[in-house]
Amino acid sequence: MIKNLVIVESPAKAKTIEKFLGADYHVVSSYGHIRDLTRKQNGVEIENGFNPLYEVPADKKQVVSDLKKLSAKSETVWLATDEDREGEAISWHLAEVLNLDISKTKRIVFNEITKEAIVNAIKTARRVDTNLVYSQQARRILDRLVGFEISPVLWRKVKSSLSAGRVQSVAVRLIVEREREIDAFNSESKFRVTALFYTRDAKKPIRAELSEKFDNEKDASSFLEMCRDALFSVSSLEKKPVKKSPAPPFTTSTLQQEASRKYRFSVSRTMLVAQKLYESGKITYMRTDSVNLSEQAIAHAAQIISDDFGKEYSHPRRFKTKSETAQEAHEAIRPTYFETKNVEGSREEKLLYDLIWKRTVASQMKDAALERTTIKINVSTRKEYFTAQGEVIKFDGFLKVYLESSDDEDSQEEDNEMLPVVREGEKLNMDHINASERFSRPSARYTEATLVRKLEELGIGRPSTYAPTISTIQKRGYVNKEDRPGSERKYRSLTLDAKGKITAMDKSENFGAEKSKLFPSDVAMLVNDFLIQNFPRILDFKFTAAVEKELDDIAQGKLVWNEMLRDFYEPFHESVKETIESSEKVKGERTLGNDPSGKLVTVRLARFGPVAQLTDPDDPEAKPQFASLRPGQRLETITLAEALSLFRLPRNIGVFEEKAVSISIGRFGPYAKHDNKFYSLGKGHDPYTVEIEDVIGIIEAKRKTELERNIKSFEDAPDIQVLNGRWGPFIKAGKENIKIPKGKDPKELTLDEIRKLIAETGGKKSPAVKKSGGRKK
DNA sequence: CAGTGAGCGAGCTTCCGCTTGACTT
Repeated sequence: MIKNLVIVESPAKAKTIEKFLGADYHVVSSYGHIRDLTRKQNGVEIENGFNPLYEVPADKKQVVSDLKKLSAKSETVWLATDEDREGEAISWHLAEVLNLDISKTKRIVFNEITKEAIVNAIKTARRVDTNLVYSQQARRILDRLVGFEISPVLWRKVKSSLSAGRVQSVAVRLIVEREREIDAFNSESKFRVTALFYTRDAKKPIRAELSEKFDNEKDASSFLEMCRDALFSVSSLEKKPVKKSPAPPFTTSTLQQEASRKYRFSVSRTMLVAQKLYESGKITYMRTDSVNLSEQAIAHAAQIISDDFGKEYSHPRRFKTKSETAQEAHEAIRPTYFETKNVEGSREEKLLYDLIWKRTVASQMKDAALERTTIKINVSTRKEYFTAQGEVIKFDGFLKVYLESSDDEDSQEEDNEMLPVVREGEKLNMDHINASERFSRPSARYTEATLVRKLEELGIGRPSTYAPTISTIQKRGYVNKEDRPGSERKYRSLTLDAKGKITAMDKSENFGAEKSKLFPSDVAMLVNDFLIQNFPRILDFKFTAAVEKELDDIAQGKLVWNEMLRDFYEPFHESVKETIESSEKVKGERTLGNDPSGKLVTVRLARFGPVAQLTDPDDPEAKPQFASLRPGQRLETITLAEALSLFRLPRNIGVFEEKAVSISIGRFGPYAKHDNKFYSLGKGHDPYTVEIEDVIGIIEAKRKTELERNIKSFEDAPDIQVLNGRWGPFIKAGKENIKIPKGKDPKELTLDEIRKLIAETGGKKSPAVKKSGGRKK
């Protein structure tokens, strides 16, 4: 017999709580939800008042049967799932599935894992809140109806296996609209004027920027002309105290953003590493929307800060969440023990823990006090003036441990260098003035982390779904995370030096380079337009917020759950029916023009992706020619010239050793094909212009490296070889590749030494990083 | 690894939110 059985959602939580509760309590976990809607009939009997059909999924059968056995021999069962809509529903499903006796079942909640909170929860036990459960049920059914009614429409009208949903479709919409915004953006340039001055006695320079920017080179140039004989003087001097406050402790979303900015972690990597830290008891729960810290944590932080930095640095703070949809079932993400400053584990675990520690501790520290000095510098011959800004830290406060990063990748570091002491009216010596052409930039493409932030702002998705949503829209082929090289751009730069000489120069810069940004596919654009056209309500950024409002009303007993569903479903289902009946198949076809011989050039979405097509209008029977669009090319924006160049490949460029050599572009870039062998052209050669001589060189070079590939082999052990690979020599033993220790000549290796190396490294498999390259099949 | 594209039809795909391992490369 068990006196008290406590059921929580997470096994790590169960372990922690068991320690607080003592011998009379047995704590176990449900591993999240234990039941879900069935897949048949979409899991909902619509005609029967939206009656849900639940089943225990295969991977939960074991958990449920274990819990059944335990609960049957327990005196009291305490349902201690999370204090939110989903947690309440899990408790209800547990009560149903385990057949719990109401009189022996108690619902308890605590949103921080401290002994005090748990003891208090037990004192204030209650029953399962049915209205909150109805609210979850309505949420679940609505999502099922939206997803399982719209997705099949996409299969019929666009492409098989696509998907739509309340969350993912809006995520895709954000990315599509951002891409179009960038397409439509017209960059304008202005001349920004910066200058370097010196005071008469000081060695320290003053960097200043002009109050105005000039529209064109002529105006910039005439300004510089007039500066030639101008006098520069300090017209005003202003000192202002400025305060900086620390950011609140981490939530899931802010942790994902910061880890992305500071360490370039993907959101799924961040969650994986955080999970490890949580499971080993280093941090609190990592899926949370709360910025709350327990009173105990606040007190501990104050203690650590006073000990480490001095009492004057401590400033206990209680943060309030700004989000209206936050459910705050957990604390913010924080270190379990502040005295643990470093953790054992992988490099990534160390980094992430360090970030969490610093962020949390900084949030409990005093504001930083700065003094900002602004100097205005007059130009005697012009009305424009220069300003220079400097900052001095008077009290560093929280800056001692942590400063949040900014999303703006190339924001110029704020000029917070110290300024020399100047007085009003003082004359300054001009060292040089530069006017450089600067271009305006469109909004930045989303990264995984900035997309999460946007979704959170819109109240769409939950901490547990941010990472999975991002992987879903990539898996469906709507979005690709890509790097783009950017391109060269010329700009003008005029400089006036101290001797009065003006030099004009053409300079160039790289712009538009992208790293790990989310790009929409052609399918995403077509699906998005189709959905906005036919299901505008679902795609509305405010749809989720409106649903949340109604779910709140259900939770408060002000609205009946299936009436809410009926009001939503009737018009929704109408639009599904209407779309199936009246809407055309989406092909995204565009006619670009004609090729020199008069053939019609079109692009469209075909079975294997976007293609360009050449059709002979005089001979409709002739088979059209096809060519796939290259990565980065899009149906919407491809030009006639770009489409035509796709048909220039494959190119037969000649014969080598009596076999034809042809050039084409494959998944891994341009390649030459000769005698059924493939040779990558690499970056140095343009597939449209490369000649036979170059290709022969490439073929011969590859043959040579293949000859040199085999460094050593052994008669006694045919599956062991020493080879020359892409990254230098290595040992190949069967299917395993083994590194050669530094300082060892690969030619000198003996079989015994190799066997020893195999024994040392064997069994320790390095987890390979999954990478998907290019266009998905 | 390096290439597909007609049209028909069968059979499949799909949602969001709560949790961890168990799989392979």
